[in-house]
Amino acid sequence: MRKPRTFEDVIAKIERRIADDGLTVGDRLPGERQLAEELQVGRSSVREALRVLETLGVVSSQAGRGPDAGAVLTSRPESALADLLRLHLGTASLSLGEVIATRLMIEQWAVQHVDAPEGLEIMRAALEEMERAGDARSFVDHDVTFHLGVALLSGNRLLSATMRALRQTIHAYSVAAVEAAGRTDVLMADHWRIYELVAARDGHGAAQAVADHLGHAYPSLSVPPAP
Amino acid sequence: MRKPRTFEDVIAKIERRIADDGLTVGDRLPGERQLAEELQVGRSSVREALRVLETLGVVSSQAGRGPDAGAVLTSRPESALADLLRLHLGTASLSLGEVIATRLMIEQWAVQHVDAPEGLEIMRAALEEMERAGDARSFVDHDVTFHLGVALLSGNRLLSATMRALRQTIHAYSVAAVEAAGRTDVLMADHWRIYELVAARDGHGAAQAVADHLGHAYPSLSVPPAP
DNA sequence: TTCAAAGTATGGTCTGACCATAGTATGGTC
DNA sequence: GACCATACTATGGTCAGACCATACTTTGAA
Repeated sequence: MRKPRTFEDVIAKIERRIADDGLTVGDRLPGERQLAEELQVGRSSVREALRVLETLGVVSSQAGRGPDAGAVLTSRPESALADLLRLHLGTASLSLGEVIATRLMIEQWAVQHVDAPEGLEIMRAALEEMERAGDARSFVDHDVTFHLGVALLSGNRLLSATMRALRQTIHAYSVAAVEAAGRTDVLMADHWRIYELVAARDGHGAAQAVADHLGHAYPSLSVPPAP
Repeated sequence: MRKPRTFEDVIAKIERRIADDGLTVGDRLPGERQLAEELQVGRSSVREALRVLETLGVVSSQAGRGPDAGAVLTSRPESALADLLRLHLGTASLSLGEVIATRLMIEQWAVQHVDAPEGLEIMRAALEEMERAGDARSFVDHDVTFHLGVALLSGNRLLSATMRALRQTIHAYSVAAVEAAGRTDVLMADHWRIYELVAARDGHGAAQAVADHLGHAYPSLSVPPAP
């Protein structure tokens, strides 16, 4: 058992303070200097602890003065997830195929476990924007919104955050794929089909439509269909 | 657009160095002092960058001398994911129900997309250990191994890492649930059924068995069955 | 009343020092 | 020559203090 480092103690104590005081998103933590004095540690240890918490999307730091300054509690799990995926793709301890399979899993689950139908409105609005999109980049931007709407259907914030991170990670790849295809009519038809099947509450059909769509969008990756 | 902070530049440069030099797990980064001089920044900025990378499970720092000392590239996405889940559960921006639904999703996907049958051996070994377990804690430990084996079936490292993180997050809750139940016969029967259906390559049946099992394990949470 | 300037609390960064850790080199002892 | 205790040293871990950048707050003059 290794001796915990000072900044790890600080993390634990901040975490504890959050739990004990019932702090929630928007609440402020004491300043770095004050925390250092309260916990009897150096300011650098406090800073490293805050850096970790910031990386994990729990706090957000802001210089200056006033109500918005200092370390404020937030909830940004998706940025942490996106960083995680990007870095592990970089070190080849994760492959694009694994990321896309995960995406398929989430979307199939979401259309079969609709718990927040307001995702449908987002999907609908995104579809209309996609029809109007002039270039691949703009098309993909609204495509991302559409699929985020799909994830939102689940009503599960963990899945929504993961979907955001996944799309952010493969964004450049998606744009390149659309540009290489040179056409969006097949993809648009896929999207409309998904939307309509979800609207009709045909979870099984929508799951199949999602699988078909990802097969079209990433033809080079063999996406296994559900049995 | 905010000005990037120094340590963020350092992260980007380290990331770039990893990509350019084709560094992979086990390779070493230069020391903190050397990196600081090379990048013309203070050592504290280098340290904050390394702290972030360590949080994300990409590097691991070790004091002392020799081949294992310094910042070494690793691949621990699960610890980052576990920290992420724990902290966001703490700030109530995530609920236990969402975590468990995600777990159900992964296990159902894995048993329906078996790509690495060696997970079966792990499941089998874990089952035998569970039979011999004397207390709830030991039972849950091998239960975790069993379900990790399930995730491994998918052959998707992202799903395996997520499962590890999920189980770590709900570990205390699982132990309490088993202790409260006071019996493990129902759970054992569930596990054997899952194992046998997977071994028989009955993905659909196994998915149903997984849903039934989670319903037994977490009776207080309404786990929606697949349609 | 308005607005520009000074004040100030906050994070961001650097420097230099010292401690803790754990291989490595040295040299004595058998 | 083999072995082991000691000193050495490169590495991360921590602290203190200084200074800069930022952005709100206060002050005071027009």
